[in-house]
Amino acid sequence: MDTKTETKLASSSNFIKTIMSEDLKSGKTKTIVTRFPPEPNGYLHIGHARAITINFELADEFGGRTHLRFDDTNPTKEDVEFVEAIKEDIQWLGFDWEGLFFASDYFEEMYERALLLIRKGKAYVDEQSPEQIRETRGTLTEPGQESPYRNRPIEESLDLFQRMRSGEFKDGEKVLRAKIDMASPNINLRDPVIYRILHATHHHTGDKWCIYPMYAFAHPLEDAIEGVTHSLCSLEFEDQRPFYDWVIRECEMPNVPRQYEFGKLYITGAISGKRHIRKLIEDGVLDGWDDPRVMTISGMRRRGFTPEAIRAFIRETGVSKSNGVVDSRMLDHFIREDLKLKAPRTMGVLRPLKVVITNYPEGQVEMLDAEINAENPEMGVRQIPFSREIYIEQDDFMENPPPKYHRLYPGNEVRLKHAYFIKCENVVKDADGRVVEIHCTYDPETKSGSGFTGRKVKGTIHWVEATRAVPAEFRLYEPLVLDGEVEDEEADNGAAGSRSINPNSLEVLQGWVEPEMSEAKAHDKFQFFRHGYFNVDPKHTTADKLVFNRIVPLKSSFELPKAKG
RNA sequence: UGAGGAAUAGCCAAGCGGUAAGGCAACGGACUUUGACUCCGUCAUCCCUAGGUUCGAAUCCUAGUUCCUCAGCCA
Repeated sequence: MDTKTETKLASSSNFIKTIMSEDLKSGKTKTIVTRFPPEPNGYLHIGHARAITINFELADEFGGRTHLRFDDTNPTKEDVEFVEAIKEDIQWLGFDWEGLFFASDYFEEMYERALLLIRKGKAYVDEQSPEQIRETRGTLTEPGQESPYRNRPIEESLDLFQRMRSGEFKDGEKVLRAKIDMASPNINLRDPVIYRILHATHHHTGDKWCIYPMYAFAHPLEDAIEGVTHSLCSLEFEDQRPFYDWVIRECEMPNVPRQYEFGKLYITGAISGKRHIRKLIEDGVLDGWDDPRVMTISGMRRRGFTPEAIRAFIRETGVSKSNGVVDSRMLDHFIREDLKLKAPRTMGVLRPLKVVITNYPEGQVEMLDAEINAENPEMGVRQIPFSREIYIEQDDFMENPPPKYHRLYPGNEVRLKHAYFIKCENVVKDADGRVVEIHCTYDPETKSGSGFTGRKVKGTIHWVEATRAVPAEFRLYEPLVLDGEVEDEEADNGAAGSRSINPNSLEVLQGWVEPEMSEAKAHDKFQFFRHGYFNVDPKHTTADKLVFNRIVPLKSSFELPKAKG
């Protein structure tokens, strides 16, 4: 982390930071301990990246620590496959956890705490069906009704719960419920189920258990067992906090963690929801969970986003108690800022137009010096070939240009970046009248670096020498969702296709790049002059085919008119 | 109509009784061998509304308004 970043971090403030420093000051806690508790049931996305960054950076700022804990209390939905992927993603983001835990390692202790609850008369085994339990829970405005098993003898619940563990009953036959208040205005306190029977093989504990604790019961215990001080989660868990505190208190946990909730932050045009992505993969829109258009960590990595940029973005957008939607251009900004000094500059022509420089000697090739990054001179200089034939961008030539167009057009002179001034003398068209080639002349006196000051040109365009150019594929991405619409994430129950998917979210182009790009490797990042930042795609790039993902385009205050010359 | 939350610029977001930080976006201008970058400037007399307390209110009080979350043996 550089000094500038640290200054920013220290100067920005949020309510959790305030709470933490007060807790430290009052002596309520000596060390800040946070945790990132993913369920290993899918891939991490930008929302997780935010939770990770918030937890790790907050603890780090106060000299505390952060645990990585897999919240694996539901064997029917989880898999080891995801634990390794999740660990990789966290490390790629740049964080190291102090302590790797599994909620399933606490099953024995959780079971003991449940027994304690029963003995205290604070929990009972209910034999109602799931339907009955739902029907008697009441509604938002009406109280629930007590289960007929609610006041059964403690000994009976104790016996039944132990037999639930030993496998005597089938899934769904019985549950353990906390005994609180069926008339509570907070539905979470109407005798919530805390243990259910699940005859399933757990990826971590195998067949040792056939009863599993529910999240609401397990989570506070996990936090308490690990000595977590500040348990951060999102806003929708606010209603759960009274039960969280109830569990800690009634289970007589010596450590008392506190839960704090913060708002989610959506990004315009982004998609990260599991169901939604799965549907788009099935529909053939996306090529996998790491498709560069999708906001999974692996997708962002393949796209070429950097951990530094993602972290800076998260830091700058902040943490608050309200949900929000941030413009995706803010993320773009931090990508550009991070890559500005890191990415080598190079030239690539995405939509080629052949240019013949008629007064340049045939067969001659000269090598020109080109800075690798003018904003970071330490990166040095490369050599690029120049000859009679080059490719330029189709957009950089117009036969009938609009006003203020200062690129190439008949009779106009422009500068070729790192090379010479060229002047358009003639236009070659095919039978349909389309421009297929243009003829120019160059002025040897105007060579870059020669100190020529005789005259000025308004435009500088990029190019690639035609005979030594390396073919390359460019993949240009646009937001998956149109008009700044925001993904409804988990709410999209199968109706994932209801939002309008941008039909032009991917554009594939075949063009040319500089010769030395043939050595580029997966994940190398470049700025193609006047285009934007690109990442060498790790999935489609092969020994003889280069594929570049556009990470983010350069900003532009110039709009090309629709009608082309 | 129950409970719990949130409302500060187009978008994030500080602010915690002393007179509205910062970032993104936008818009001017300078510079420019990237129509980029950089630099300079503009961008809330006002903080959901209405009252009240106070010398002084985005901050305190009262009454409203709008939005979000909750009725899985998911997390």
